[in-house]
Amino acid sequence: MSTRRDTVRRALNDSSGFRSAQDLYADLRAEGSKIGLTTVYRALQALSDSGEIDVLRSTDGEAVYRACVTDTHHHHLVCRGCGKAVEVEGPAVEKWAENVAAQHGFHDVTHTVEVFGTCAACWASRG
Amino acid sequence: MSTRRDTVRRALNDSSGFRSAQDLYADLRAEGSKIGLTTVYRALQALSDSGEIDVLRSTDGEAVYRACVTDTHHHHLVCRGCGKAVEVEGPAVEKWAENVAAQHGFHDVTHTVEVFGTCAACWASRG
DNA sequence: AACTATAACGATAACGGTTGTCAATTTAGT
DNA sequence: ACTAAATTGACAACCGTTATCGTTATAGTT
Repeated sequence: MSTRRDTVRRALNDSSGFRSAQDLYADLRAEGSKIGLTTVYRALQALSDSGEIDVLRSTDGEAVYRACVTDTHHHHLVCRGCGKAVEVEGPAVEKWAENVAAQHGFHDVTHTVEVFGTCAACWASRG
Repeated sequence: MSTRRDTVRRALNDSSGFRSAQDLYADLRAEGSKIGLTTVYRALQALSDSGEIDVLRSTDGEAVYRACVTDTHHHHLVCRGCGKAVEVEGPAVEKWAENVAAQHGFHDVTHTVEVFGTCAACWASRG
């Protein structure tokens, strides 16, 4: 089952960095697929539910998806220019989050960390 | 000028934690104001543009706003239950972000960090 | 291969938060 | 008061997302 889901996963894997559902839909139609937008949304939701991909919201409210290479807890360093994402770990951050939460009496702590910057290539090409 | 803008700012200051535009609109109407939804959006956008308030997106795509007490760089520890937010600093995080970006050749680095948890009060009241 | 039950699919409509439009009202300056 | 400019708010338009529902593909059985 779910050839479509595999198709969407592949499309996401092929592109490093963030893609919106509409982006992926456009990509797939461009390469000749007859997939529907609804199915793209469904596939992304399924993949996200099973933890295979990452979801977050861009500043303008669009949901963006990302395929992660490792399945351990990690964060991302994202290029503002080309959208390429590097997966990074940060024991220091994990610890800090735990500590600061404990200091304020918070339990059951989670956190989100995203680092944005301009990668070497984009930096070179635009001065 | 802009009594409305002050009204919105006050409404946001009165409530600790996150509020959506629609929340604030409901609050203001509830207390008898004849303000319109459009104006609430406009005021929030103006306040956000001038850096007086913080904007971010909830996981379901709604824009949520927050009045910050300090104007130095800081992060937030947010309660999942009541939405109350504590402003926290994290030199360790700042440094980590800088380092990890430098290691990968990234320039012009910014970052977002949000820590979520259940505050002592909410933890006690729900077991 | 034929049949059936079940799941996946996709076009379209509906939904909800946000933004644009524009006439009416308020404000500031004279 | 009078005028020009800015603010306001009702309403419509917009856009990403989700629900609906008839159609199509799949898997299992005979």
